[in-house]
Amino acid sequence: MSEAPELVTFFKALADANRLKIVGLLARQPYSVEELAAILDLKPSTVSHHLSRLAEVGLVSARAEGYYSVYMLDQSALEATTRGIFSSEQMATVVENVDMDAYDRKVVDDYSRPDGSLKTLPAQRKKLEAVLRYIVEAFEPGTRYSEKQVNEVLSRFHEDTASLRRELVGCKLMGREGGGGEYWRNE
Amino acid sequence: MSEAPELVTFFKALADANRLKIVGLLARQPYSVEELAAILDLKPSTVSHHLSRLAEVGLVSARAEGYYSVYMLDQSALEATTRGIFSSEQMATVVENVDMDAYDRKVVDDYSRPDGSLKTLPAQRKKLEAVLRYIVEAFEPGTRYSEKQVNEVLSRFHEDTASLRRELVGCKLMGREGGGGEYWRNE
DNA sequence: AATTTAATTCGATGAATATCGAAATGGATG
DNA sequence: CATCCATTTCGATATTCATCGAATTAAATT
Repeated sequence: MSEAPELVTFFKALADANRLKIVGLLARQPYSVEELAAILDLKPSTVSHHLSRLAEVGLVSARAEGYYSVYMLDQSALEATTRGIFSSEQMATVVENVDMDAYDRKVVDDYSRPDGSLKTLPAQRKKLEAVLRYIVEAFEPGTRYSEKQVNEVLSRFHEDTASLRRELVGCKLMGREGGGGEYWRNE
Repeated sequence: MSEAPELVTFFKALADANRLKIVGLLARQPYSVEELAAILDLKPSTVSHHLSRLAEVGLVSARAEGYYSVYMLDQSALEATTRGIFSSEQMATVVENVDMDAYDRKVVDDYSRPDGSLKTLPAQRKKLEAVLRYIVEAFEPGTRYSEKQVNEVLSRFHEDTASLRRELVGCKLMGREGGGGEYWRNE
């Protein structure tokens, strides 16, 4: 019946000492705003604000009773949410819109000159591999290249084509046939 | 083996969109600060800050690897904490230092004059009962009082001693013997 | 040892928010 | 229907905190 409450909203709702106390109190019995305010030494308006944040994520609900609106904890919602907090679906949702390839792009960008050539080859393994994954895209999948053609392409990136060739094959980004001249882009 | 991290600290650690994303990413594989910074489009110093807050509550830990310090999620800590979050012990701890009787005291205070007498008798049931719980303490447990003695005591609080007497008995705060004259404080 | 590189710490800044008081709302009561 | 009372809403304020840049630390490679 309701929208999908962002996981972070749920945590924010509980990331306050007084709101946690409210949950703890309501776990024992229902209370009116006025009572909670007295117990927590806060003004009613403040407690009302806290309760509305807890209600936002479905943790508490109010029932009118005489003059008062009596709040109670939704025990089942609490348990249901708790159980699913770190499920793989939740985790997947959280990282849903993150840009996994941003690191590779940043590395390539850091090492590239405006004309697309590389200032140097990264010394760090991890960064070198990021650059190699970028370079290999300059080759067509399913095409066979002679060593000369490979060097031709690689020279656009860096003069040390021999190192690039060796690393590309070493990382299995490219394959090589026999002792000799045939290369291709893997996968 | 470690200190008790306040529950609120745990929630605060997760009450941030970027920290949640970090947890989600580390649930898949370890990452260095630099990589997380690139993926989340944040500066390394910011990511370092987030990681230290997560480490504070034991959710992540770092391992040195070459130049990098590679962070990983402590899956077992995550599950352990999640399981115990809303246990009754946790809830008890949260409300450990709250003043449960503050509401009664506030009501009594609101209705009391400096000399200890009551301005009026509360019309609201809930508040009247708070006042009655206060008044009944003026009687000794285990002692028998005549109606005259009861009125004597009650008159210090309010002139309408008849109503007070009736309500005290009605709420079972005091007991009465037979049709006549004996009263005592209950429990 | 000197240099490079990543991580951390520190100080500052801007945004989010807990809290309050005052005013508005909305039921219940007489 | 007028009043009362608890609650809620609103505007303002003060605090907390996420973020950044600069400076420092730590570690590893040359």
